[in-house]
Amino acid sequence: MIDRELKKGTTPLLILALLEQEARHGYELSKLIEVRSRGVLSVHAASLYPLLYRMEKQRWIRGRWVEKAGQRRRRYYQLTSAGAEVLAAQRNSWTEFVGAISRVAGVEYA
Amino acid sequence: MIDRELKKGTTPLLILALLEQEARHGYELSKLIEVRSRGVLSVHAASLYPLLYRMEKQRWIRGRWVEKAGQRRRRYYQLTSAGAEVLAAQRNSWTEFVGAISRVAGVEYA
DNA sequence: TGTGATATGTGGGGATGCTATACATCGGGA
DNA sequence: TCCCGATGTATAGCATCCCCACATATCACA
Repeated sequence: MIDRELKKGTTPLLILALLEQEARHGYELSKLIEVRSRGVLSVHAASLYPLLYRMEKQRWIRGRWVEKAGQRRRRYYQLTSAGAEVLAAQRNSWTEFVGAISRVAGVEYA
Repeated sequence: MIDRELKKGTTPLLILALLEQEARHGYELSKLIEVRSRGVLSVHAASLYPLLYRMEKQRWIRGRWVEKAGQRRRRYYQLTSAGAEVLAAQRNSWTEFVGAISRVAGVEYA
C-alpha cells in the first residue's frame, strides 16, 4: 500500500468520480476503489463513512436508505449538481498538482 | 494554491529530489519549490524546518551550518546514500499512486 | 455453530501542514 | 535616519484527516 499520507485529500475525488455514472453505497465504493486501482489504493471503512457524511453535509452528494428484505440496509449516494462542479474542479486541481510535482521532482509518467 | 490536504506526504519527495544535484539550505528549497512549480506549490517555513529535522533524524539528509561574515548563518543539507534510495522509492510510489488515481477517477494528463 | 463476506458506525490516537509569532541581518526607499 | 521588505531559521498551538480497534447486523456455507 501507498504511504497513507499521500492519500490525504484524494479520496473525495475518487468518490465523486465513482458516483458520476450512478448511485452507489459505501461498501461498493470501497470495493471499486480497491479493484480499479489494482490494489494500490484502499479506503478503510473508518475513513470512508465519516467522509461520506462530510460530503453529504456539504451537499456534494445526497444519500438515501434502501431496504431490502433479508438484507442489511444500504445507504446509496448520488452526485448532486454542486458535487459535479466540485468534481470538475478537483480533477483540474489534481492535474495541476501532478504537473507541479513532476516539474519539481522530475518524475515521469508512462 | 492547491488544497493543503493534497500536499501531505509529497514534500519529502520534493526536497529529496532538489537535493539530488547539490546541497541547499531551507530557504532556498522553499523558493525553488515555488518557482519550479510555477506557484502551484509552496512550502511554508513552519512546515519546512520541522520536516527537515525529521528527515535528518532519519538520515535521509545531512545538514551542516555555514557561516559567512555579515550574513545570517545557513544550514545546508545534502542527500545521503540512504536518502537517495528513499528518493528512488518515493518516485516509484508517486508514479504508481498517480496511475491508480487516474484509473479510478478517470483523470487525463497532458 | 462458526466463519467469512457484506454493510454501516464510532472513539481515540497519530501524522502532517498551517497560522502566528519570534529572532536576526541586510539593502533600498522615504 | 528610519522603516520596510527580503532573507533565513525556529517553535508553540491548532486544525484536519486517516487509521486501528471495536461494535452491530444479516446471510451463505460448512
